Amino acid sequence: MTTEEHDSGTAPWSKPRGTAFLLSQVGAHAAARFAERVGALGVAPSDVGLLRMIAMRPGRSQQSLAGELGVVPSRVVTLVDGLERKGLVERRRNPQDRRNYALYLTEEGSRVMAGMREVGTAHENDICAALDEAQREQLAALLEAVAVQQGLTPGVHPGYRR
Amino acid sequence: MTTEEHDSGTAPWSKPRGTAFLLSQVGAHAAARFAERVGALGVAPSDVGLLRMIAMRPGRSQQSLAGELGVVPSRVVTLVDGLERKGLVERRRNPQDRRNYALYLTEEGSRVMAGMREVGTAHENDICAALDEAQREQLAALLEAVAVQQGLTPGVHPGYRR
DNA sequence: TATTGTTATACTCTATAACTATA
DNA sequence: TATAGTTATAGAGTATAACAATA
Repeated sequence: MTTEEHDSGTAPWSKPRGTAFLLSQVGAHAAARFAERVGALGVAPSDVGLLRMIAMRPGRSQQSLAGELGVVPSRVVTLVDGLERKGLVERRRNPQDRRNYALYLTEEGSRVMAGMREVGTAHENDICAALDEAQREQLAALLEAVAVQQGLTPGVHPGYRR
Repeated sequence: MTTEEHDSGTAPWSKPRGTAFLLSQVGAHAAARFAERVGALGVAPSDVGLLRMIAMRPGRSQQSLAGELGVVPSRVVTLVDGLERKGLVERRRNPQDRRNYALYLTEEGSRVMAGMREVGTAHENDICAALDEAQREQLAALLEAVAVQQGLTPGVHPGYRR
């Protein structure tokens, strides 16, 4: 991915040798490594998805983010507070309806987003180092099939879901 | 797996469409589903790995578990406290060296372990529902290759690692 | 002194519910 | 009344460090 996983919280495990266990194990590992990488840019994995969503559709409200991510609005407050404090995101009042905010990336926010694309590439190459190009595509295709069948929303990490 | 993942804690995400992101996304989903299933048996995903390790090598000390899981000893205290309170694990003093405990599953603990094997099978079939047998093996082989190259310990979920 | 396990404490993440301002 | 956002609070999970018992 260009930006992606995170860490987890609880502990998932542990029967030695099943496809589902391997998925969880390797997935958690990839998330942890991604967290290390983006951490060097000063953001948490949970910030990454938010930044990306704001970058793709500037002017979004906090409610729309909460809805799409599947988290409670108060959590978005906390996340946006952090991004605003770091100077990556800006809250602008909407003169038409002053109840909601329109969210935008700052210049610094855009710079960080660009950095995250590099991080994503490096991360992808790191995690897939054992596989050649054909195998990577094969793996992606199999994972995609599982993701679709399981009803996962493209680009939305379950780490957000309530 | 026979028993496996868990939930996570933080948020990992979110670049739309990379193999590494898919791994994290599907892995976290598998972990969350596994947590739901074992939750019905009254245990948390973090309990599962511990129970399994005790079942495979009865009489182990808490220190040895901490070392293998890569967690701090005080966390093992908390986990074993919970399992003991639920009547799944027993602490026995070692008369030779009364500093450490030897851990054993109770009968109820063994029953739960048996239940977890069924849970693992159901979970595996659920997660891999989109794939036929050949594809499942293909996916497992690719994941195994990644796991080995990334230095993951077989059967040990990164959710424990400090 | 070194080792095993425990306790006390604190920190992070996240949800719930009550609240403010605006509509 | 209804909606966007905020605050206050609480709970889960986990780490650190000091501690007790035993060796």
